[in-house]
Amino acid sequence: MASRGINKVILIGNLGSDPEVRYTQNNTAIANISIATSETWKDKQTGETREQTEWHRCVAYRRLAEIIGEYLKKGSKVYVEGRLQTRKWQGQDGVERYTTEIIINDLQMLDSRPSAGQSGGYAGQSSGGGYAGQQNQGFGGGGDAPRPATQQATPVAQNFQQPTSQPEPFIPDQDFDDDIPF
Amino acid sequence: MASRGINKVILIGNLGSDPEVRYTQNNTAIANISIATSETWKDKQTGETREQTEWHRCVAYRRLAEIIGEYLKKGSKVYVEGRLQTRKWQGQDGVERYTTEIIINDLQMLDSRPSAGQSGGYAGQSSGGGYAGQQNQGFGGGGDAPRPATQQATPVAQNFQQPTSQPEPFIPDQDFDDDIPF
Amino acid sequence: MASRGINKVILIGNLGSDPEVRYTQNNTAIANISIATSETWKDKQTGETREQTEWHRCVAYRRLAEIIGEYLKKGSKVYVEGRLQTRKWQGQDGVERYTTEIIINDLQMLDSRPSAGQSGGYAGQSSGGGYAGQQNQGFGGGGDAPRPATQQATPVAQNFQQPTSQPEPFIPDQDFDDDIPF
Amino acid sequence: MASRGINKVILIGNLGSDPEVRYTQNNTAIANISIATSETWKDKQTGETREQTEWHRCVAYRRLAEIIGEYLKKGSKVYVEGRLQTRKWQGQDGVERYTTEIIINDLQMLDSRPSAGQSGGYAGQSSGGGYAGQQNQGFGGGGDAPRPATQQATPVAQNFQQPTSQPEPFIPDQDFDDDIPF
DNA sequence: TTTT
DNA sequence: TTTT
Repeated sequence: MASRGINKVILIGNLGSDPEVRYTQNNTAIANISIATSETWKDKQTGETREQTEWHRCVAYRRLAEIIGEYLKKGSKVYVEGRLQTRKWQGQDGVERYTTEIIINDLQMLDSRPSAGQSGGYAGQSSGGGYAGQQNQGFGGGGDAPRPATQQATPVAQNFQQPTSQPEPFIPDQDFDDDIPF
Repeated sequence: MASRGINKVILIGNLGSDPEVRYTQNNTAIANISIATSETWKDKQTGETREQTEWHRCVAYRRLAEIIGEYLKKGSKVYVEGRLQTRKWQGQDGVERYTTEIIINDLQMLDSRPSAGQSGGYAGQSSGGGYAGQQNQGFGGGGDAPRPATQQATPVAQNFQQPTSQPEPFIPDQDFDDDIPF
Repeated sequence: MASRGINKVILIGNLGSDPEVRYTQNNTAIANISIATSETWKDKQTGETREQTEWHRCVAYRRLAEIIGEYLKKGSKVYVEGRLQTRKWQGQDGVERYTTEIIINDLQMLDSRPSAGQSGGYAGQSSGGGYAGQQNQGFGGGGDAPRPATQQATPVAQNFQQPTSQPEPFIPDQDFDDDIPF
Repeated sequence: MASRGINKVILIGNLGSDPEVRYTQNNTAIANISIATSETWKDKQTGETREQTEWHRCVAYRRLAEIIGEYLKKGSKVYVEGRLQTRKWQGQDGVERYTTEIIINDLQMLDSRPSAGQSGGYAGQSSGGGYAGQQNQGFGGGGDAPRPATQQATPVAQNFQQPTSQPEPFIPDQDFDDDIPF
């Protein structure tokens, strides 16, 4: 597959309402969620604190749509990565309109104290079974256990030009089960 | 300035037409550009090569708008970083409509062989003269953080946990000329 | 300021230890934090669940460094945006080494239930007082109040070529107080 | 595949030298490239123009590595998306060192006037044949989601809260040839 | 080591 | 409406 351009959206925000999940005739799940991102600032002239909320209509398909329906709800905080897509449609009044949506590729729950059905985790749209490590740089809303920072305690030299003996590099395995989102 | 959420868009694409630059009553420049990102793929069933183009309406203000008007033209390839914003407006038919735009924060020209007036370069929206280092990552037309070439050579903590004696680190200066985009 | 290239890093992870904040001779704050991002996957061959944690050494300056020192602690979940920088240094053994760090531009706390001193919020490095709205597409770690998704309920048409009567666009103010991170 | 965290790098820069491609014992291609991103700025005090170049060591595997070896060369301008990974290794002097690399997930050539063998295009790392839509946003060498040109025309829900009758939405097909990078 |  |  080829491409000429980059079309990438990254959001962190909260769901304004519960996800809406529906199914196509051939049983493919489609989830719609509305995510709010907001900014607040102090107006220099009035001294007041202002807030501007932006709403983003997002869409996910297949397994990711099911996960959204199962684990997200109104108020959930999420990280979303996707691409912009503007659709043309016609209202009942016959007027043509356009809607811009974010087609979700990656999603991660950011609620640190997930409720029962919200164990926190990650969900990438990689139903093909391919290695998702590179693209799914996501991860978890739940209880991340920070480990001691022993690694960066010993920064290091490196020689790019004439690498010395190095063992076979670890290359991420591509074949692994992809059905369990987290 | 404060904020709750991340609202980020990254595009690489080509301008579908020359930029449209106009000015507000208090002489602030506003530039509108339309950027195309496209994907092509081989249809598995038919074997045909298909293409899908997505158009993105982008807006820039102030100095960045002026730079756009001066250096970009139809066909120009650009990197754009910004945030999504949906505006509500009313057409002449009285129907309410919404338009989603990308408010450009950073822009970089990617044409390797720029024409006369297109010397290639970068432009970040920091016309206020403030420190723009945060937004202009890796470059910056309006005001990125200057970093002396001596920085790399600046010695460093050997151990993160218990830093040993180290010289003063170089910290990017914040005050520098902001008028020259590139 | 000009630039040729993009150098951007986006992380979401947890602090492996409390921040380390120190000051230069001219009293500029510098904060070092170590952020963990991890991936888990199911090994297809063994069926085991594997986990790989990556540690990222991050640095912030000035106001952002102070905020980090004040509000973050071991285990804090954060969103970080910055740029890569590799420094060369010499260990006590006389060997040259290199350390790659992320110079933080933007940071957002993602802990939904902040403790006393952790009210949740955002902190961008824009000490110059410029409008940070464009760059600080951040938003908040605290209690984001999702609003009803009434907006996207009425998607819309838009006419790019010949805009009809539209009021003066809202252009974000650039001058506002920047001292209060959230 | 699961994950806890986001670990994302986005670069636009030029190759400092020709790619180095080698093969593992089981014939997996590995490509190493070094990418420069640079910033220039005008020193406020001296008035001089300063430049700072940052070098990024990047690695790609499998099909993406082969594409890199075939189409990129010294000086090529590229967009790269990947994740940070720090490896520990031991030099011939027995000293432990660390090297931070960007594991490339997506790559796009940005040279507008490609030479003979450089037709310009995109390459995503999805050699496993899995669906790569998530990582290849807006394009994709290894396997992005095909989207028929009819998609934009696909009608849409008029009301998000209470969707009216709407035709089946187009959902990107997942199964398509993955061998042709562009 | 690139690029402008 | 761009680009290849």
